Amino acid sequence: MKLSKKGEYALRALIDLGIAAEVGRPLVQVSELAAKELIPIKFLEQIMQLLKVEGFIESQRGKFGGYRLARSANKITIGSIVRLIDGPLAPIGCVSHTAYEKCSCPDETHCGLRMLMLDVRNAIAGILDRYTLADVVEVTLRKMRRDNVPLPFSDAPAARRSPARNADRPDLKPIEGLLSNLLSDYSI
Amino acid sequence: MKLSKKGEYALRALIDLGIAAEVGRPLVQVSELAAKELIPIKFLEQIMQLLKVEGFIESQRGKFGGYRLARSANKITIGSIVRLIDGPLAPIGCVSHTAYEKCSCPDETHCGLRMLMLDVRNAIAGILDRYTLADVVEVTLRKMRRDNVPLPFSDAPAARRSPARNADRPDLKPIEGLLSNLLSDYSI
DNA sequence: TTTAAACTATACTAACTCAATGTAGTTTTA
DNA sequence: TAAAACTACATTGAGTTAGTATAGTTTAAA
Repeated sequence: MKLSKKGEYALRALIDLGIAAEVGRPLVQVSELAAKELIPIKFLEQIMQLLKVEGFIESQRGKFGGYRLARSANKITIGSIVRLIDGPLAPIGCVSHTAYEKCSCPDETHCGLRMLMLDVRNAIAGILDRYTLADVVEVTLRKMRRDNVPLPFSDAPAARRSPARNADRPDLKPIEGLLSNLLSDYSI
Repeated sequence: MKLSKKGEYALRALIDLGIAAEVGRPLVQVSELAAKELIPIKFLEQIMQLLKVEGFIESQRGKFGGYRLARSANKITIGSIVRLIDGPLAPIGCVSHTAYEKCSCPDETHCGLRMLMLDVRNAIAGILDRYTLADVVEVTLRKMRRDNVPLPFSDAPAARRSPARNADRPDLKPIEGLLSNLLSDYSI
């Protein structure tokens, strides 16, 4: 049930771009991202290329160029990024919503394994399709501010502002988990 | 977030052995399992060997030999099987409970990605460590009986008996999902 | 006591994926 | 005009996956 390094790097880079945007930094260079996250620069360039082609980020070429998010962070779900890099979220093809594939088992309707794995796929998708880059950025920034850690991509400690995190997600069912708790607990 | 073919085959074989036990069949041969599940026989033999070494199953050698579960199906969690074949359930090492590994990111305590992936790992483990082979066997048999499908490993349709499914799991939190619903809904 | 059916052990391998690395550009702007 | 940055594409070494192949050993039924 692994996330690939490529997927991890893509998420880290996008979260960084989200933080940069939140902190008022217009562009971030690949070299800076690579240094901050300890990612081989050529590998990261490859990933950024893919993220650009797929419309997640935009680039500014030339000297003092760099990358920025192509749309607001709350319009980018984590699930869409993971699917792009690592394929379907489902553990096996016969329970994938986005890339169903018939499995070799003789009777799919009476397959207990399939039902179990459908639960797993729904649990994963329930998290990764619910949360956006903006959620992860907010949790990260909030923890850093609480601990008085200097924010990345900004010299001065950024002013506290209230992000429009749930603007476009009207009726979410309550959910358990770390992120959910951290996002609703404003004392953190 | 994939389950390997090897892991899938191991689970299928173990579920079959669980069904066989439930239906009163003492031993099942590898050749029969391979034919039923369309698994290459030499590959399955390899897997059965591993499951035996690890104490999940026992073998009877010689003519008319075969395999059986080494302990009651409700003592074998799905999570333990998946971990054996495919390693930790966690998407990244830094959130694994059974095989923690420090990640390359500069500040683990303020890493939003880590918190998110911890939610994912808990969601997966919450399912795979909660359910046992017995649960999957029961769901499978119940669906087959409801649809009057002939049960595997038995010529006559097996009598309905009440399995001791939750015998050793005293206080489980309620949980959502297909399996949970199917297991509690006795009309299915 | 033979022998077929079954499990056991170990070695090998083709194909694929992962995680980069290398080379050679093009574009932009200070 | 040249440094800094992005772009494109080819290559590669290591590791994993999903099997095959070969040569047994064990057991029980005939």
